[in-house]
Parts: sequence; structure tokens; C-alpha cells
Amino acid sequence: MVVKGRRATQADVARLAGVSQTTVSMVLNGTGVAQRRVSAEVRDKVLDAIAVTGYAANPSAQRLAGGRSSIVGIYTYEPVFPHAAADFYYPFMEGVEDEAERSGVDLLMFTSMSGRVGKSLVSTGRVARLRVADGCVLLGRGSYPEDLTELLRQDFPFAFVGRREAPGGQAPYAAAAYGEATGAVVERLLALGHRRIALVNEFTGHESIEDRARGYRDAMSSAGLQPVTFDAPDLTSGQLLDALEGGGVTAAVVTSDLAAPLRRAALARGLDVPRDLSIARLGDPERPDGEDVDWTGFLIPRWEMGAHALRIVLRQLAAEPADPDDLQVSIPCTLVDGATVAPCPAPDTRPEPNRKA
Amino acid sequence: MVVKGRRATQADVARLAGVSQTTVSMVLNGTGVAQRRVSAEVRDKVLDAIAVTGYAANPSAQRLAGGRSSIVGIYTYEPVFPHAAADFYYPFMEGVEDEAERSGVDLLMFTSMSGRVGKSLVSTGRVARLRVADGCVLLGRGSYPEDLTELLRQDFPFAFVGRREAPGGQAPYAAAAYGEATGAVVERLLALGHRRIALVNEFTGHESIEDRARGYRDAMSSAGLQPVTFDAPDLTSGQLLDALEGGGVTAAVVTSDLAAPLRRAALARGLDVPRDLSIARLGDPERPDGEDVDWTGFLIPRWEMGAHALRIVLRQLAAEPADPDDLQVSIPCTLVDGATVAPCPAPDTRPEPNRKA
DNA sequence: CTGAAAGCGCTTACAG
DNA sequence: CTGAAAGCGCTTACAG
Repeated sequence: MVVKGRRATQADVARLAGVSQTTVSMVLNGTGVAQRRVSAEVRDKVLDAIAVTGYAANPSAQRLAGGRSSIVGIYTYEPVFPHAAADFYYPFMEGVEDEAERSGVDLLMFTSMSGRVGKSLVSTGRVARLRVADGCVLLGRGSYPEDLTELLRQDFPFAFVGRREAPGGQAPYAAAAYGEATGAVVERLLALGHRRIALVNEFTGHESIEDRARGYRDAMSSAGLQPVTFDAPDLTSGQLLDALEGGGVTAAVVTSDLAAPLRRAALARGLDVPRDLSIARLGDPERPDGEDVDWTGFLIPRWEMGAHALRIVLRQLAAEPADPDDLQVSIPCTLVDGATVAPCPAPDTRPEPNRKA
Repeated sequence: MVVKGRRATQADVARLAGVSQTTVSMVLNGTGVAQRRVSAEVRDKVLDAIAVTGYAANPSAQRLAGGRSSIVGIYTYEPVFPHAAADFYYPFMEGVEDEAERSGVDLLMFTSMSGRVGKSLVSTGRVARLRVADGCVLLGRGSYPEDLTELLRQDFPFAFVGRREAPGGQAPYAAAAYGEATGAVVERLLALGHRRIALVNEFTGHESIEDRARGYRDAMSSAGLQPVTFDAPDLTSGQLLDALEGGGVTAAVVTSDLAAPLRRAALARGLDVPRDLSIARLGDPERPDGEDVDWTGFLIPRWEMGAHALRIVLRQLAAEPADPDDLQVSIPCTLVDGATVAPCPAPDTRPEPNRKA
């Protein structure tokens, strides 16, 4: 029954079953106009013919005809070579993969478009390629507003792993609840008696950094304390340390990749961490630092973010329109009570410059 | 110029450029009938129109019309849940991914079809799904002859990661050169004075086990020694050890996952490895054993196998028909001179039952 | 050198 | 309940 080198089509099935091709399509999809129903006997004939011919739909044709291909794409802005950050990014991918499996969709990795690090898809003319898939998960450390805008304009279902702001719209995302987690860390430090708590950012202008900053500021303000922020891209760890010491800071909450260098600089200077200076780390580092430190702080729910991102894409593919609120989700971070934070050293007898007037 | 919510098609481009849709397709593909050439000025008009409209081909339509989609699939027979063997399988995947990136094709992971461990694609009616892609890399520990046969019959380009025999044809694969590697390990043991060298298989009937067995037998025969093989699936490590000791075996070459248990059993019995018994491991274990042993033996070139498998698929997609020999490749394993092998303990004064007559 | 037209295998109004 | 037909966006003979 099966023809050499050629797959069975709906037409083949129809011929064998003695029905029209339309009917075959109908028993396959079920969900035609007005729940179009096929009589039980016709359905059985068709099902038999399908079994005999070994028919299976051609996904390209389905997609072209306006149906779904059951393929969700995943595009990562990060370079695949070198695999330096692979350990950091793999858990996100794993979450996406696992959720894809659970949902019965296939996952298209846009490996062909890699290698233009830091470039938007729009600027390199590769946005259209995403359309092979029904929707796409976007993953990467940077922000690419023009891509988000273009995808929104095209009504193309997507979700970013991590919160990203689109200039003129609501871009779907699965983010980590950095604000809440940072707030919790600050409150922990407050409970330990710290008052001069500084936020140290390794870079600026990124949504994830803004989220942490908001959590930090809110927690400080609630406690009646003045927020003190250092943006470190232009400072060496040594200069940073000078600034912290100069300000009488007893605890620093530090974004992921900067925590380890700061701690090393403090140790090198003869400071005891955490006795002299408490350091809390706001998230897993992207680059492993090779040290085995029991950090106080929080972990990024990477697996969950990946899984949720896929789910958000699927939500946009669902029959009923999705509630916009369901397309932007924040996932709690895991708080870790480690060994890099200790009670505030001594009751500070000096005037408190950080205290609000 | 760009229409809201709708992508530009070749028709849009043609309209804007004032040419036919066929011409647009021609300047895009170049490789029409008899190197069909478009005049330079028309070509420029078309290129301009493409830039203005932001046109990019719809891959589903391309594929349906008989072109290529530049998508290669990867199907893994292993379960994604639980991730127990993930560490073992990831390097294969990585090789496939890296090669896909280098070749400019996208990689479709058939996550939707997972979850039927040990079942062939044919038996569960999922072969056809592979056709979304231009070709497919197959990965898994088992052998699925009926899938290979079906894929060969369909003339569908594919490659298995690991040698697999198809009942009625030549199935493409990228394998590890287990035979050569095993032979080299045996020769190393011979050079150390061992004569009673046994092969221990953790299971049987698998191509990779057969390859090792061949390498072992050839090396032993060349040295004028009688091969002694133990198939362990039905033996406990203790029983196996009894058999080895009973046969006066001084060195065992053991397939991947059985090496560690055998060594532990020997140590538990008060034997010194390698002084009393040399054990060489034939390949990386699939399940990590949690020990940190410096094994003598060889490593499976997993990354390379994955990369080669993809290349073999691409070779079948190339314009000129591929030489069948190029579709079955064996990649050398990395030999490791570790600490689980030592010179043969004492000149054996007993009669040598293993010596050929 | 360029265009009109068929066809890939589906889905989905639109008629019966 | 079922079928004839249009159309999705391409590629590729086939005519000019």
C-alpha cells in the first residue's frame, strides 16, 4: 500500500476510504466550522485508511494552509561558541525543552542565525526566519527593543526569558522576581542590624538590574533608610571597596558576577567577610568564578523561567485570546541563607549619614 | 511599506518591483533551469523591493514547493525525563548543534515524540513527523531496525549516532571506532605481559558491543591467544569475579558501565586493582558512578560523533549524490593511560589453558 | 531574458 | 453529514 519513496497524502487516504479529501482533513482536525461532525462509519473508514497507508500530515503544508505546525522556536542571542556561559544558559534551555515535551510541541533551535553576537534580528534581516515556527522563545542577556517591537507589530507569538521592555507595547516574558528577592535580602540584612546597606550594580540600564534596584530602594525606604547605589562598570573592585568603606557601609547587596571579585578584593585588603563586611549576592553568576563560596543571596529560577516562557508562547497560540496579564509572569527566586552575611559588627556610634532627615 | 500583521510575500515584492513573481524567486535562488539569468537592472530593482518590504521567504512554502527548509531534525530515543543520562548524552547533542550552526541549518528537536522509551518510531506511527525537516539525526542507546528500514525505504536522509545495522540496507551512521580502540587497549595489556586477558560485556547483541568484541578477538588472535568472553547481564559482580579468578585472568577489558562495579567487587574481596587484577574500561560510562577513578581505557568521541552525524545528513542533501562510504564513518576513540592497569603480577608458572594449541 | 501557470499538501469557508 | 473549490507562498518546468 505504501508507495516507495513517497509519503501518503490526504488524497491517498481519501481515495482508499472512498471519501473526499476534505472529509479526511475533518476527521483529523475535528474542530472544523461549527464542530463539523463526520458520521461514525465514515470516520472509521478514514481511520482504517490512515492506518493502512501510514499517513501522517505534512507539517509544512499544514502551516502554509494556515494551520499549526506544532513547532515552537527558540532563539538565543548568546553565542554558542565559545561555550563559556553554557552552564549558565543550559538550565533555561532545559526548562523550555521539558515544557515542550510535556506540551507535545517540537522545538526548533535557530542555530543557523547564531554568530552575530549583540545584533538584533531586525538589523540583520533574520526576523522572518522565526516564522517557520508557530511562536518563539527568546533568550539572551541583552535587550533588543527593535526586535520586540517588530514581533509585536507582526502579532507573532513570542516570549522573552527575562523581563524586557518594548518601546510601544507589552512584550511577553517569563522573568525572575528580582525586586521581591532583592527586597527580601535587604530585609534579612536589616534584621541583622545593618543600616548602611549599599546596592552595587555591575552594569546599568538593564531590566533585571532595574528590578533589583526597585526592590532595594523600596526595602530601604520602608525602613526609613537612604538608598546608596554604586554602579560599578567604571570602578575597579578596589575603588569600589574604598567607596564602601568611606561610606561606612556594613553590608553590600551585589549583582551576580560582581560579588566574587568584590569579596576577593575585601579579603585581599585584610577584611573579614562577613564579620567586617557582609556581602549578599543577587542571583547566580553568569561566569563561574571557580571559587566555592557559600553565598547568601538568591538563585535565579532558570528552569522555571524557561518552562514558563514556552507556556506563554503556547498561551498565545490557544484558541481563546490570552489575558495580557498572563503573558508577563514573574517567578519567585530561591533565597539562600549562606555564610557571606553576618550581624552588623558594632553598634554604630557615629552619626548616620544614611538616615533620612 | 510593511503591512501591519502580514509578512511580505514574493508577490508583494514583484508588484513593487514591477516584475513577475517568478523573477523574484529567480533572483532569490539563482539556480533555476540552465542557470537562468536575470538582467542586472531587474535584479537590482528586485533587491531594492526586497529591502523595502523586508521580505523573507516562508520556509513552509519553500519546503512544500519542493525546496529545502534548511531544517535538520534530531530525534533521541532516550527519555528526556529523568535527566539521569543527560550528562552522557549532552556532548553528542552539542556536537550536532555546533555543526548545525557552522553549516547554517536550524535544528529541530522532536520533543513532542519523546516519552515512549524503547519504542520504534514506526511502531508508534511517528516516522512521518520527521519529514518537517530535510533530514534527521537519530540518537539513542538501542537499535531500531524497523525505523532504519523504513527511513531507507523512504529515501529520507538520516544518520544514526553510533553504528546501527539495517536489515536490508546500508544505514548511515557516525560511530566510534570501538574495535580499533579495544584492540589498542588489549595490545597495551599484552605489552605489560598479560596473557590471560578477558573481555567482559555488560550486555550483548548491540553493534557497539560487537565492535569491541571484534577488536578484542582480533588482538588476542594476532597474539596467538585464546579469547575469553564473559557476558555479564546474568552474572553478579561477585560471580563474575569468581569466574575471572578461576580462569587465572590477570586483566579484564570491561565495557563502560560494568567497570566500576567490577572494580568495587574486587576491592571488597581484598584484591588490589591493578596489582592483582588490571581492569581497562572500554568507553565512558553512561551512568556516572560517583567515584573518581583514573581509568585506563578509552573515551568515546561524543562531540565528534554528533558533529559527523549532522555532516552525514547534510552530505545526503547535497546536489551531487554522496559516496555510500562517506555515509558510514568511524571516529577514533581517545586512549587513556590511567591507573587501573599494571604489569602482569608474576610470571605464570602454571600451564596456560588460554594458550592456543 | 521574462512571465503565465501548474502543483506541492494541507485548511477552511461555502455550497449542497 | 459531505464535497468541490479556493488559497496559503513558494519552485520549477514550459512557453514565449
